[in-house]
Order: sequence, then C-alpha cells, then structure tokens
Amino acid sequence: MEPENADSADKELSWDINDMKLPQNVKKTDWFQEWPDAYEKHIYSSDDRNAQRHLSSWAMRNTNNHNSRILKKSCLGVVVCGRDCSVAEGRKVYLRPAICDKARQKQQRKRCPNCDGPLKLIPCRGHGGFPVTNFWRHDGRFIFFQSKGEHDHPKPETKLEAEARRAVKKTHSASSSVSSKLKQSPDIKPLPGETQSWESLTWSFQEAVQLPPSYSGHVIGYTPQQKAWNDGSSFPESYGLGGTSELANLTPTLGPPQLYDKWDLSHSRVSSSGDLLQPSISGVFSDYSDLQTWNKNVALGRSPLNDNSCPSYPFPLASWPYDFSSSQSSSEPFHQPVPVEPAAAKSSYPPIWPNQGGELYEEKVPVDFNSYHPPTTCHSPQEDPVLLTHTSQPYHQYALPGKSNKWDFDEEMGCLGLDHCNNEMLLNLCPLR
DNA sequence: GCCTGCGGGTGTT
DNA sequence: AACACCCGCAGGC
Repeated sequence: MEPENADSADKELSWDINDMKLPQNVKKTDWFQEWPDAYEKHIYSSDDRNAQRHLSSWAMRNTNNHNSRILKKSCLGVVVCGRDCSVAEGRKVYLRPAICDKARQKQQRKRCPNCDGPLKLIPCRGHGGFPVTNFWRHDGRFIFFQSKGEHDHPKPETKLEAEARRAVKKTHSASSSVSSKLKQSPDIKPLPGETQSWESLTWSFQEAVQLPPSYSGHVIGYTPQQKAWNDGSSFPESYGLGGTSELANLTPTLGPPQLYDKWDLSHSRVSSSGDLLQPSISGVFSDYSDLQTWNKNVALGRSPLNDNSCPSYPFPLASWPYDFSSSQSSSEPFHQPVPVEPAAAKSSYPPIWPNQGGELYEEKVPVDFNSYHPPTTCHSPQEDPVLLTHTSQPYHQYALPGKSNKWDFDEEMGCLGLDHCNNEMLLNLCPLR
C-alpha cells in the first residue's frame, strides 16, 4: 500500500456516499482510520475487518436513515466528569458513552471514578450543531466510508479501552471477592490498592505514571474545524503495542494483526472533499489538506516522522494492554508541513456550548472552563510553533474553539501520554495476577 | 449486559 | 424529501 498520487486520489474522492454508483476502479484502498474526523472519505477493502464492522473509536451509534444500503451512525460525544476534576498532571476523565440508550442512562447515574462527582455527557455537535455522522456503504470489493462534521469534543476511550475497563472492573470485583475470602491466607497478599475499588486502582496507576520530561500541555487556538481536542490514541500505541498483559486476554480483538508491520509507515491518504473549508481557515492553511494534515498530526500528538513514538492519551481509564492484533492504523500523510499557528481563527467561531439539548446533558453550562489559567509549564503554540511535531514524547493538547467557549480547555493539559512504555508499569500495579 | 444492525415511527425543517 | 431521533427487536459476544 503506497500513498496515492494526487491525481488518482482526487479521482477516487470524487464520489459521495449517496451516489448511485461508487467507483469500482479503486487502485488503492485506505488503511482503516480509527479516528475519522472532519469531512473524510475513505475506501476500504471489503476484506478489512474493521471496516466490515463499521468500527470507530468515536462512540458512534446507529442512526436509522431508512436506507438499508447505507449505514449511518452518529456520534454520542464523550462522558466527562461534571466537576471537571483532574488527576495528576491535569489529566481528565474522558469516558466512552455507552452505545445502548439504556446503558448510557445507567452510565450517567454512575459517579466519576476519580472524584465521585457526577458524570456528564458532552454531546457531539460537530455537524452543524448535530452530531457528526459516519456513513458506511458496501459496494463491490470495497467499503466506502464518509464522515460529515468534525468532532467538537475530546476523544472518548476507545471501544477496546471501555471494554477492557469493564473487564478489569469485573475481574477485580471477582478477585476482591476471592481475596476477601482468602485474606486469612498469608500466601496471598493483595497488592497495594487491591482492596480499593477498581477505579482507585486505576487512578493510582495513572498517578503513578511519570510524565516524560518534555511533557507539557499545549493550548492551541483555532476553530473547531481545526481542533484537535486531544491526542491520538492510535491503535498500536494505545492498544499496548510493545506491552504484554494478561489484560490483553480480556479484550476482544479488533482485527487481524497483519497490518501492524505497516503502521508506523502509515501511508494512507487522509482524504477530504475539502468543500467545507471554513473561510476563517482558508487564510491560515494553503488548502484543506494542509489543514487536515496539520489537524491530524496535532490530534495525534506526534510527528509524522516518529509515528511509532509514544502517543499522548486522553486520560484513559484503561489505556493499557490491549490486544493489538487489531489492524487499526492511524494513517497519516507522511510528508507534513510544519503547522502554522492558526490563532487568527481562534476567536472567530461561536461557542459550541452551552449544550442545546444533548441527551442527559442536563447542565446548560457544563463546566466553567473560563477560570482556567494555563499552567506555567504550558507554552502556547506561539511559543512553540512546532507544537508536537518534534518530540517523541507523549503529551496532549487541545484546541481553543474560542475564548467564549466553555471548552476553554484546561483539558489542554488533560492528557498524559500513556503508552506502551507504561504498560508494564501498569501491569505491575494491576492486581490482576 | 452490552453492542450492533434493522426498521417502524414521529417531529422538524 | 431529508434529516434527526425515539423505540423495539433480534443476533451476537
């Protein structure tokens, strides 16, 4: 799989998911995109298991479009702590909204694993005030994907992370039960925290992770169209590539491993119709692909030249040992321009919040982020125009949709890069034995 | 229990 | 007509 040249890429992008006939002369298919954002189109091989399953790391739920040929999904957003609590280093809680309506309602009744505060669903409003939608269509030997809208919220846990968290929680509950029965035995000593809740274990781990020396939060001022709410927890990394774990056995596989050897070369084109470029952006980036390229890199929190570096991570509750047999790849263009600080577009965008009626999103004004003051350790893109591109260290940054925006992010510090380097530490801390 | 896909149905624009 | 969204159902894990 090689990068497309521009001409063939353009040709293959000249389709819409609603077209009667979709191109069948596709020469190159895309690597599966874990975090499709913006107005992307991708053509996957019908053999791509992730595509077959219509997977996304965004929490997408099925939406009935009364068209059996085109599967439509809409984004559920992200579940955050209603108190906007932080753990060490300002990491935030970004849980994956349950897809099932009932499960989601149940989820919202639960408490923040960090501060026991209420959880709050931040709905996605990235598509004209409505959730971002993804469309899937199987046609011939290909699976066509099209996304509409740009996510205006942080990335939630991935599906596997959420599943792993449940599995761990379940396992821990069981082990706690067992350990309580066996606690008289001198041979079986619980690890520190083993008698605590699973959440506290997780947080203990999170807090135990040392930030890399170069860690710093970055405030990136630009519009939601340009936003990168958080890092890219791209599969091979966030799923524990390089780590080993018993926990991996608890997680389902997302796909075959055959693509992993290609991951760090990630040559998939990031395609876009480009026709929805906002005027406020156009003066900043020479074209949409530049913008998107930059977006992607920023979102991924890494340099395209060191894709195999540690990613940043949006406070995963379970950002560890995954079965990385998945073929997920956060494929990015290989040649990236050094991003230009798009601060000019920063304030031109209206506030996304308050919420306009998101499900179970009760507070009209979610969290007062206006009081946020960047930590002194955080330098702005103006200070560091290279942003994340010249470091292999995981860290995290956020966009500032606008000064008036309620998501005036303190989340910009909201992610600690948890990577496979830390997985073993987690494993050592994890009571699962 | 939850995810996923399907499809009937309703309300809005 | 297009779209968002609610709901229930069924299959699968």
